[in-house]
Formats: sequence, structure tokens, C-alpha cells
Amino acid sequence: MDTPEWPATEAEAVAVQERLRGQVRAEAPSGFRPKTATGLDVHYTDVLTAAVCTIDLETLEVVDSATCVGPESFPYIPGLFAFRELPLLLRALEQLTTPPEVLVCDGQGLAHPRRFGLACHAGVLTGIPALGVGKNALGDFDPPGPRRGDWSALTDGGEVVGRALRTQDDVKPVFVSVGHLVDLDTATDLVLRLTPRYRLPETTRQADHLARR
DNA sequence: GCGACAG
DNA sequence: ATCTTGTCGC
Repeated sequence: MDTPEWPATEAEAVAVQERLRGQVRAEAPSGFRPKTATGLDVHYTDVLTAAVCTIDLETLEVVDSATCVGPESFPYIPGLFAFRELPLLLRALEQLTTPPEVLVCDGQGLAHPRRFGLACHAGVLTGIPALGVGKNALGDFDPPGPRRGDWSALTDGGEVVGRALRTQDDVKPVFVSVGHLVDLDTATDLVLRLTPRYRLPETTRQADHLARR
């Protein structure tokens, strides 16, 4: 992949988001039936460790993984989160043996103040379908029903930008949004398939585990 | 103006 | 994100 342009200032980063967000496609390719999903996560110590982990959607077993260590590329600023982690994550993705079919990002996609969160950014730069699963939301939502699979709309400025999705009975929901080349129904379905047992997707859990070693 | 703010 | 023990439950 080409080396992405990387901003040095907050204003430049915002400008990059506003220029790239027009490329987001909130629609899955026809016949999109991924057999695997790839989780992305970063662990913070004195340096960053990025881990990516591909999981078989049928067995939920890890079939491929890679890690990458390096410095942060940008300070953490809410709304500009992707600029901190993405360069390292992209390097880790390049080390995978098999090309990812869909990226499951730890954070938001369209559920972002400028509609261009980490999942959109990762999807647009790689051209790979992507979705975001956040542990916390930036927008507004009413609590979904109490059972696994129940969901409610996540909105921002009156616009639906994602879903608050209950992945386990009586457990705090996760926040699902489109990143790129998927629709919200497909994203929701994938997240439920990845969460038969725990609140967070198996992709995120495995990537997190990998990044801590 | 003040506080809140994905990870 | 991270600083941190024990404890309850499957």
C-alpha cells in the first residue's frame, strides 16, 4: 500500500478526515460472505504494540496474526484517535499471510463527530470492508433491551450513525458502526457472530491478548 | 465560558 | 489506554 499522508497538526488531521470521508461506502459488495474477520488492537506502554488477528467466523479460532512495535504517530486527541494507531496497525496488517476479508476495529466508524472514525479510516486506506466496535459511544442513544441481540439507534445531531448493541444478556452494550464497504445490518450480524460468549468480539479479545505479550 | 471527550 | 486484589460464578 502507498504510505498514507500523515498530518503533523490537529488542523491538518481534521482536514484529512474531511477530505477522505467522501470515499466511505456504507454498503457491502454484492455477495459479501466473509469466512474470516480480522481484529485490530493497540496496547500502550512506553511504545505502542499493534496486534492484528484473523479469526475463522465458523470456529472462532485464530487462523493468522501479526504484531508490530513502534512509536506513536500522533498524540491522542478525541476525534483524531486514528492518527495515533493507524500507521502501526497498517504495518501489522501487511505482515498477515492471508489478506483480511473484513476489519473489526476497536473504536468508532461513522459514529464520529466528522463521520470518519478509525474504522472508516482503516477501511478507506486499505480498501477492505471495515466496521467499528466501541466500548463507549460519542453519540446519543436510549438503552437497548436487556437481551443479547437487542439494539437501539446511536445518533449524533439527529442522524443515525450506528447502534448500541447488547451482545450479552444484562451486560453493557457495545457501539457498532459502519467503517467502509459494509452496511449496518451486516456489521451488526458479524458482531453478534463474534460474541457468542463475551461482551467484546472474539477478534478484539484475541488481538488485545496478543498485543499484551 | 465550562465540561465532556473512541483509545 | 493505564494505575490494581480479592472475589464471585460457571
